Order: sequence, then C-alpha cells, then structure tokens
Amino acid sequence: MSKHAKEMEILKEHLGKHQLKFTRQRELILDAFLKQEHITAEELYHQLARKDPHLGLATIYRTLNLFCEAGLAQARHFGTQTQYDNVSHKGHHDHLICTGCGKIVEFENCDIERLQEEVASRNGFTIQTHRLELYGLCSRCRH
Amino acid sequence: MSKHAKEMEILKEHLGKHQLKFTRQRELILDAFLKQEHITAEELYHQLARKDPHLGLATIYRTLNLFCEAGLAQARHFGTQTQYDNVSHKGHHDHLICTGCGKIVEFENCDIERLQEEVASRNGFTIQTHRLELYGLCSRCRH
DNA sequence: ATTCTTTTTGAGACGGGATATCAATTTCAA
DNA sequence: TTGAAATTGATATCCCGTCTCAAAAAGAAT
Repeated sequence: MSKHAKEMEILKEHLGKHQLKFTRQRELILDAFLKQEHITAEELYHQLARKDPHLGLATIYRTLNLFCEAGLAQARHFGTQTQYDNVSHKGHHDHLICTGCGKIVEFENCDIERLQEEVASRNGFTIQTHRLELYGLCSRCRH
Repeated sequence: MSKHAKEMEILKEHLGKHQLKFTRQRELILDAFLKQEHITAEELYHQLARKDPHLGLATIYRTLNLFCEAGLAQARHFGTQTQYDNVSHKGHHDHLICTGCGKIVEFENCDIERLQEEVASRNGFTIQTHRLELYGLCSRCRH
C-alpha cells in the first residue's frame, strides 16, 4: 500500500470522471512527484530514469499537466522553466522574485495566510491553494 | 520634449551608474513601452517596426530587460510568453478564483500588503508589485 | 480468458520564445 | 577629433514544452 493513498484516490477519481485510464506510469510519476515540494519536469525525468529508463519526457509533461487538472499540482512559470508545485505539501511557501537578476527567495508567513483565509471566507470561498509572488529588486540589483 | 521625462531620467540615472550609454533605440523603446500597461517584446517589436524598420528584436529584449533592472518594468511569465509590465502604471488588485466555475472576485487588502512589505524588506528587497491569487471553491460550487 | 475499442505511451520531430554571437556602428570622455 | 568601450542588428542557436504517430496497454464487453 502506497503512502500516498489519499492523493492516489484523488487521481483515480479524476481519471474516472474523464474516461482516462490508470496506468503504471501515472502511478509511478505521482509517487515520485509527491515526495517533492516542487520540481520541474526535467528533474523528475532524471529522477525516474533510474527506476524506469524508458519513461519518456513527454509522458512526464503530460502527466504533470494532468495532475494540475486533478488539483494535485500547480504550475508556476519562472523565467524559462516551469515549476510544478505539490499542492498537498504542508509548508506552502511563497516567492520573492527579483526582476533584475531573476533571483528567487522563498518565504512563509502565517499572518498573510491567515488574512487570506479571512478575505476568502468573507467572500464565501474555501481556499484550496494560492499563489503569492512579490516582484521587486534585490539589494544587489538596486545599486 | 517627451512626456515621459521622469522615467527617462530614471533610465539615464541607471545608465550612468552602470557605464551604459544613452542611445536613440533606448529612448525610442522607452517612449513606446511607457504608453502601455503591459506588453510583450514581440508586440513592441511590431509596433516600433513602423517608426524604425531596422530595430532588431534582440535589441527590444535587451532593452526591456534593462528596464527591469532600472526598475521601470517588470517581467511576468504567462505560460510560454513574457509580459513586461509598466511599473509606473498603478492600480493594483488581487484575485479570488473559483476552481469550480472560474468565477473571479477582485479584492484589496491593506494588511496583506503591509505584511508583504515587511517580508520584502527583511530580505533586502524593494517591492515593485506583486501577484496574489487565491484558488478555491465559491459558495455555490462547494455544494 | 479473449476480443475489441479507446487511451496512453515513447521517441523523436517540431515550434516558439529568448539569448548568444560577432562584425559594424555609435556613444562619449579625453 | 579621436579612440576605447558599449551597442546594435541579423541571424544562429539554445531550450522548454508540445505534437505526431505507430506500437503498446488498459479495461469493458463478451
């Protein structure tokens, strides 16, 4: 029994609703993906190459996009690359992004999260996830 | 005299500090860029092609990145493309997005903005702008 | 279990956006 | 005016992500 039983269930439910099939690859990729907080398709590809050298890169991309549709992942575009965030991961973190050099600093702030909840409930929403990116200049680029 | 004198001054100051030169192209591109709220390099390229058919696409990219370093622009990655936002153009709001029906509610929250400033300065950043999106289910979709 | 339809996969081709290259040109301080 | 340093433009190149399509796998029906 996988330790990602809950997420696997979510995936299966999504597959069922859309006439999609549960495959060995999808199971494998989900298992590996859930061990990360966030990862790129390329990184995941190399990680999995050890377990299954024939897993195609295109399949990784397709599957990660599937996870996004199922609500298990969230795509984030950083410069040229795309990061896929593990939505179920507890310590959700946000990003400070330097518009000068592209440097990225991760942070967490409970107060902000709490205020987000307030805003959401005031509007009748139940938050599943969020994205917060602060754009500006880091100390080096400002000078 | 250009009506973008203030921004032109910011650019010149940045150029001076970095041993860069003030060129006809940079002036032309800044003028065109500031007329927009946000634009892609490609769009700007086509706009300017009328005024100066020999302006190269590479120059547009280089110059927009320069503007980012000067704090005049801000790059945002949307899917495959990069949008360059005109930082001097204010009027910011955040979004609550329903993952069920796609409904979008705009909101503003000063407390959150204040906390963002705190986080940024703690990391040596000067915020130009930000993006905050809350994803969840609206009251109707939850049932 | 076997058959049959539908979906998925893998390998590589492909496409678009952005950057790198480099000789010719321009800027600007001396 | 001159010359060193930066910039430009045209294009080659890179890289990420998607598309293509024949072969394989899933899973429903029998």
